Amino acid sequence: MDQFKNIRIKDVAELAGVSVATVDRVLHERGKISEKAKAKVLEALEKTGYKPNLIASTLGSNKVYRIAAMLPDPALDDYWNQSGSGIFKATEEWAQYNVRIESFYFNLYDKKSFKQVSKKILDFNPDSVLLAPIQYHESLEFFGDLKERNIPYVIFNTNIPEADPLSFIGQDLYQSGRVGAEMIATKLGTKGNILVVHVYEEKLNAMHVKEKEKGFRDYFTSNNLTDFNIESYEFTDFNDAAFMRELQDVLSKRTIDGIFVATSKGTHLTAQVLDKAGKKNVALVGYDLLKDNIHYMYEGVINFLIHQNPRKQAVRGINFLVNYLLFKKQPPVNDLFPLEIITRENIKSYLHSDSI
Amino acid sequence: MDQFKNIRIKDVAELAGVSVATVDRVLHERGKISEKAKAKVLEALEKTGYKPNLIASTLGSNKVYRIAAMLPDPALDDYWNQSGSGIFKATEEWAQYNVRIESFYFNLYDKKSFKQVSKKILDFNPDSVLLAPIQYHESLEFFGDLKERNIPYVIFNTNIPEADPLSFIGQDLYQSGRVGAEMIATKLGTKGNILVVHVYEEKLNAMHVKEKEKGFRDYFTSNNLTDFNIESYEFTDFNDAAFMRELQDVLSKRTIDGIFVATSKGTHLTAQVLDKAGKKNVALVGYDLLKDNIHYMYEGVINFLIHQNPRKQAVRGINFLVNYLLFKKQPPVNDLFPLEIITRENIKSYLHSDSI
DNA sequence: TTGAAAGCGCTAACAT
DNA sequence: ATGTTAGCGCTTTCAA
Repeated sequence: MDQFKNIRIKDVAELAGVSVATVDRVLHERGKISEKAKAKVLEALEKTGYKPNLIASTLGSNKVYRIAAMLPDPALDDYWNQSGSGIFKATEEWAQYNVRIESFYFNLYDKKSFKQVSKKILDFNPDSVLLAPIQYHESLEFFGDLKERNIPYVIFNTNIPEADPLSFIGQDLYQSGRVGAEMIATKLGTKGNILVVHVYEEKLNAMHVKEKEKGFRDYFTSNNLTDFNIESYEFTDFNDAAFMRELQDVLSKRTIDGIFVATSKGTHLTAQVLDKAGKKNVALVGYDLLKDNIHYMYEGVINFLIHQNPRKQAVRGINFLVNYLLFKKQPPVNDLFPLEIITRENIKSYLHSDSI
Repeated sequence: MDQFKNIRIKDVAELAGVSVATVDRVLHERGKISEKAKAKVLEALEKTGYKPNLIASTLGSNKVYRIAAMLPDPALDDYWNQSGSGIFKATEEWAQYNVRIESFYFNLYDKKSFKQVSKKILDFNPDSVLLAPIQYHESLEFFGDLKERNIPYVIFNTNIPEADPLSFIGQDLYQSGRVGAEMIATKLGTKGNILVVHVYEEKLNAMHVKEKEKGFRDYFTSNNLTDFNIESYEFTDFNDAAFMRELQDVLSKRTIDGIFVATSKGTHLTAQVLDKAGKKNVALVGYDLLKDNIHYMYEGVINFLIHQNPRKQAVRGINFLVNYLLFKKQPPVNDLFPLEIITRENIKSYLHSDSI
């Protein structure tokens, strides 16, 4: 019976021969403690396998934690809308634990906006920040400011090698490209003409997209699938209609068996072109469970989607931050999500489930 | 500033001109209260918009909740081992919140065992139960007992229409079969000879397996894929070696392009046969990320696995129960997990990620 | 550098 | 029928 009793700070204190305050100090690394006392406490902690009681902890410290979430405006882009919904979920979930989450949106295409918003966040003076570092240089600058102020941050969606965050949450892009290739190859068999389509917006995300393409191409070479012909097309016009016209033009001039698009928006734009051209037999592999993509998958235009799970990424990010703030629980440096394959037959199961 | 302050019971009590105990009594409808006092409290409650602080509530009532988890013995089956590991994770996670989870294992193949174990659970007198209702009739009987005692229960893995649980956690089996068919068809193209293999153990799970097969077959008919020939083979011998011998025999006598197996164990047994026979070119679709299945996927014998996520199911089940007991949060009646498709290229991303 | 003690909001045993 | 009060486990003054 007694073995089931939870170890309290008081128990640890008694074992270590100190007061609860001292134990609390070593647990949270606050105040001054003698090495001797610290050693005794650490030993007692170890011996008892003490686990803090979050409930008592949040109740005791009447502290309110403030987290800033910084991401592209969800109203302007369906992909980011899903991240936003994850933030919202997390906001509600942690409200009872005295965690306040404030969202800050920037314009995806406007570097100035990113800068302005990061200023706002610094003024807000949060205890920690979750952000999608879309703008490379501006992000680095912001990271500098945060570090200076000792504000921990978690990044998601896009990784920046020099970012040095508490944690990065996202996917293995190279492998993601390989999965896309595997799907196309499974569908096409042993040969075919494949187009890797790049839409203008990808310039913002150059590295992101390049990694995926690298994985995509490597799949064919590493599997000796030499009868596939793979070409890349970059559409640089910053305009949906122009992109679609150009793509349509390309498609009318050559035989294409499969298309791989590395972004969620590019996916449904491409699908729209294929749909209008009546080319449902072209194997199309793209990204994410956006409304438009779902539509074109139901329509039989898109064959496979790789799910980047923006919503879950956001939720996970907040969870990492909360656990870090409340318990000093260190999140993994990299949390790479599974590369989920969505098809016509399993798509509903993804939409119904609120699995987060 | 003050407007953000949470209303406490104490505030309500003061406003109503009574004590906190009286407020507590009307909040929880316990003890005796005069109509007059009740009215005053109700009014104050209304006026202040009081929201209880669940955290303080669970801390205050030092109640220990007991949850019984009932599932097939994890030591005897790798699939259930994963469920077991989910229970274990949840046990650790909730220990600090005064939730005690006791596991009860029954023998998958022995109906008597199920009955005995359910008796044990009733003796244990838990606050709630999580169970995998493998044995149909025995389960129904058990549900009756639980209801009689007002013990809420959540079921997972296997659904029973008449169960009427707090929540069912699992997958859409019919759709799961369709996904398997889709994968095989994608791989095979427009025609082929397909075997639906049933291993002996499936008799226990007749409904489970039948649903999957129904979905599997329906996929071909609803897509007018009439050039596929689909045959079912039931191996009724309760013995691994015998099953493999029989299957090998079948394979040697006919041309088989694809095989669908509806259980996790059947999957690696079949893979083993194909591997020994050197038939890696047969498209094999099966279930779950078991150690043996992972091995045969790396070996190139298994093409696709559908992930039922037994571990996550178990974790989710406990979470539902805890939230219900502690916070009176009502779980969804049905929580159907996504039908995750595992391939050679994305399998690692599933193994690495600790996404639960 | 340490410890005692007063909360945090709620529950429940004990008075009255 | 109602109120008082001592916890729950942790945090955080304040004193020593």
